[in-house]
Amino acid sequence: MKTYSISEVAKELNLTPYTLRYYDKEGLMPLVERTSSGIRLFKESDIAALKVIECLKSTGMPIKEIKNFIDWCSDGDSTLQQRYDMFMERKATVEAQMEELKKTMEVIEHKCLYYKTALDAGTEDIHKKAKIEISVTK
Amino acid sequence: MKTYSISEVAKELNLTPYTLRYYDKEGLMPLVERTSSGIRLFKESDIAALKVIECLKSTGMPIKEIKNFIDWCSDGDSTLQQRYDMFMERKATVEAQMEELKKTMEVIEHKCLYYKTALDAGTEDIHKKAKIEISVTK
DNA sequence: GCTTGACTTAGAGTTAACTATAAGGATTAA
DNA sequence: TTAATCCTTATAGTTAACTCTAAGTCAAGC
Repeated sequence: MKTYSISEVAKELNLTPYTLRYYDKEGLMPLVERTSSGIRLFKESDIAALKVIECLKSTGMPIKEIKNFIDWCSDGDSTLQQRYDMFMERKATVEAQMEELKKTMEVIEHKCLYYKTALDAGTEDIHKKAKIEISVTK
Repeated sequence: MKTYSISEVAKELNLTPYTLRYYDKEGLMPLVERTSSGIRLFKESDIAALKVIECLKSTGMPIKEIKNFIDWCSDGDSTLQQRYDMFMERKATVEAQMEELKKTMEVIEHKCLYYKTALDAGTEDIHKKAKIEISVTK
């Protein structure tokens, strides 16, 4: 079975060997095998596990909580409920983040339009004047 | 015109007075008026500006870059192009973040299903066994 | 007059997640 | 055999964005 060195894995995941050793130290990678001389041999399954970790990180989950999950994985079937609950909670978090991003996007798009109009007019005053026009013509 | 104290504004925006003073120090709020004794008087328009700042922050924009934008605002119409470009770039950033979140969501939802199945079966082995079944029955 | 909340400058502390260096050793490929 | 890459422990530095304390002042409301 093909294995990968720490720097190969780092390159693939856009991390550094420092970061991977740091994850290891923090207990995020308990399953990685070693040569007799201690060099890490990453299997595809280890890389897949790291991708899940990166996924959890991208939801804003702190490393210490990710470690809990890794520990639950080692503990076997008795922790299935916790792991299910955790992913359901993550799902809710990501849904909330999506909602937030949508609102952010609305503001940004509004600003894009605002500045497009101002740019076409050559001045930001166009937006202030618009209101005056309305009150005058009303 | 109604004005608000620093702690009223902080409460409204879910920040602290410390944070608002920090923003001020970093040049993010150049327009806030003061009493003769130096106390900040926030207008509705200042709160609106702070909401835009919070919006930019939520896109991951660092405070130093937000300061550039604030400076451009003070510089008037000559910076309209920069400001437009900035918001267009933010738009692209947020779109990319949405794509990322979608991918993240797919992984999370897959994991939810995985653990739901395992939980119903009482063991994670159900997923390993499934593959064996296929190869046996094939 | 006293409390509350505002202000200032200056600087220290916090947190998370890296990121790096030192010092020493082992292994592997050209 | 030499360079590159891996390992360790231990420790220190970095960065961003706060977060707080100290020490002293000021002003409004009860």
